[in-house]
Amino acid sequence: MSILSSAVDVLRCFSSTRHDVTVTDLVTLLGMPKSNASRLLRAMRDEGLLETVGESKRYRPSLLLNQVGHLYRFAASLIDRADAIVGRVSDQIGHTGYISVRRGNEIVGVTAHPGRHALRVVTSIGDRIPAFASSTGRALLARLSDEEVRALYPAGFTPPSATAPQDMDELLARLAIVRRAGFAESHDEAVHGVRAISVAVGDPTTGDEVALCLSFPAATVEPAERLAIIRSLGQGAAEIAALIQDKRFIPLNLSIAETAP
Amino acid sequence: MSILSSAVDVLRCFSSTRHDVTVTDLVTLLGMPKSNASRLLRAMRDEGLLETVGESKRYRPSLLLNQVGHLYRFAASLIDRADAIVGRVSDQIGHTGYISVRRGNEIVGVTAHPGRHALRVVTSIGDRIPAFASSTGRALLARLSDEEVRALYPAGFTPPSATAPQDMDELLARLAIVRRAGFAESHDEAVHGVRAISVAVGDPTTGDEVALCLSFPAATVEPAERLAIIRSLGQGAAEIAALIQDKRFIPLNLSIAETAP
DNA sequence: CCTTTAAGTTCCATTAAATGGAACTGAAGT
DNA sequence: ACTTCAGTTCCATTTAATGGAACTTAAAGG
Repeated sequence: MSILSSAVDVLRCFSSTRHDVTVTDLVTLLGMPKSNASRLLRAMRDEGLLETVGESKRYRPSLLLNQVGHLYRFAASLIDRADAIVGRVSDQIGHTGYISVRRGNEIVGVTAHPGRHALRVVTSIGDRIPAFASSTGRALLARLSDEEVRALYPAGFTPPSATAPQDMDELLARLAIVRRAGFAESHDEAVHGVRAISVAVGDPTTGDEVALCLSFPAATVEPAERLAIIRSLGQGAAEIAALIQDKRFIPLNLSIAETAP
Repeated sequence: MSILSSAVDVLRCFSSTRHDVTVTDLVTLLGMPKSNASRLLRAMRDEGLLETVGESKRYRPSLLLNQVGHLYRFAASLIDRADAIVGRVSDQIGHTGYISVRRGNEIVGVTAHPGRHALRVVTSIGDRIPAFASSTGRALLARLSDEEVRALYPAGFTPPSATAPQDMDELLARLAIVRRAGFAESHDEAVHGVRAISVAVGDPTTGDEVALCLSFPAATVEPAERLAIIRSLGQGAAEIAALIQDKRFIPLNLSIAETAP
């Protein structure tokens, strides 16, 4: 195996709950000999991928990674555009907004705008959640054909809550609604008491696809405000879709939004 | 040379003006054989460091790098704390705020909060500017001894503008003022018409040091508002310094702020 | 203070991967 | 159909990575 692969394994060890690693962390997490772990961490630091934390033996991601990672949103300029829209809507409504991408059958948050309200939904960038059981996920899955969706779940899936799709048939039925409505909605799925509304848009030239989402406590949002969120997100996404000529974009169908709960 | 070193060279090719690279880019930028460039980019993509842009032969940083890079601010929790303070002050004052770190004799922006005013200072994350010719840089340099500062400039420096320090003696004289005043100030140095005010704080346990900065158009800020900025930044930094027991922190001396222009 | 254990580093022969020149493929323009 | 340029694959050579064990350091226990 290439040292590159080991280096990436090290990077994958970092998470929102593990901000730095030591030689023994690598030995236990990756099962590598400590001689390797020791040299690898030092090499990565010498090359500038990692930094040592003060004088300790702890290693954390470097400023270089921070800067290069920061470029991602510009390299994938769709993300930057979508983030601007979500930021605007989040500011206007006051609830938490974020944008997510799909990797296989999982959804990863990329940027977030915390809401202004005391009771707000907190999202953590970089965490992975199942695509089928979230509004962002279904907004993105709705851009695929039923066959492609089935292919993502060769072994089916286990619903995390009663309001999530319970099986493939229910998922496909809900995706069909998303395709007609132009937005996806969730209620009590990942987090109890939380609703979320998402729309998806994609860039045909790069193949990138993102979901724009607003998430809020179910109890505090009146039907009129819910419609306002749907309208704002839908219009914002439509602007992007027009700009980048996303032919698969599903325009909003407000009459469905009004009848649905 | 290790492939790790080449991979990092590739990452360093990315910048705010180069969001993706091709095989030939690497050949010209790094002078490597194209056989290497081709395999290296593919290997980095296969390992998850890079992504291909759609179906093209262009490579950009990956989502993984975005996520790991994002952790930097939490791993270096001083940055997160400082960012919260600057965000609060920026919101309150309405002008652009950002935080920076020093790498050798250069300053790198890490996070930014754009101001609300129509005429606002725009900062670009990740760009490097000379430490001696910026308020953030001098706030950080003031934490070093004169000998350490001299050691950073073995060959002296070239002032970028008339209001920047013109030579080492002037720089040291201005750092001495920063050490008494507890804040650093710039005017027309990097950008004409722009003033900036910075304070620095450091974490003794990790060795991290950051500068908190507010930057604004010189023409639109009255003396009273300037004092308010200095007070807010100084108090915010003092909170952090107390929390993390930064013994080298320089408390604000408002009487100097009032006499200086 | 000395002992014990854990954590990290260095050494070395073995094994595996990276290198660069050149030949090859494929696509874009003339 | 020809030319040109970008990118990929091949192969023998060179170079680096590997993992076991010995060694050094640092913290915990008596």
